[in-house]
Amino acid sequence: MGYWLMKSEPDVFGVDDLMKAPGKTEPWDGVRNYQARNMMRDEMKKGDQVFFYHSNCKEPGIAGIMKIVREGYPDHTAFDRNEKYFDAKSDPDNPRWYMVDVKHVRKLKRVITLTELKSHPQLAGLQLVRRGNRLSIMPVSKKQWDFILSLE
DNA sequence: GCCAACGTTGGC
DNA sequence: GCCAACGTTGGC
Repeated sequence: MGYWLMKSEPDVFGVDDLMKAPGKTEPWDGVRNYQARNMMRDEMKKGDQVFFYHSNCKEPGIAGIMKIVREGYPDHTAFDRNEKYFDAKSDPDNPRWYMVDVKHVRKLKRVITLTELKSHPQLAGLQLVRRGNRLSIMPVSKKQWDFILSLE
């Protein structure tokens, strides 16, 4: 089973929004980055666990856990001219962008902040704490996953 | 709001 | 295929 971390801005869509979604499930749409797309399209498997990371906010950090309930499929918001993430270069016959469905598992007892994550040498290899990291989806090793949960 | 870091675009 | 210009991300 795989482990991941996915970022979202809580002002736009946070862990509380996922909790309130029907079936606590939501398509992770709007990703327009090739590396992130490849992971959703090719690597994420049903049942994989995912840290929900809050970015670009007052207290950046890991706020919850979710799981993959549907594997990669075309992100139809790219086809719709009225959508914020419309991309004329993606067409239904040859979709450029993919998404997965995620389901809320639980909130962490507290937000494990980026500052805290950075302070642990055990997490030095985590892409999130690397300088200039901008990837919105990244793999987490089992070791890193367990260590982060032990901080909770 | 600032700005460093990075990905993407497009001219050549 | 190089690389400058531009837009975006995201911490602070």
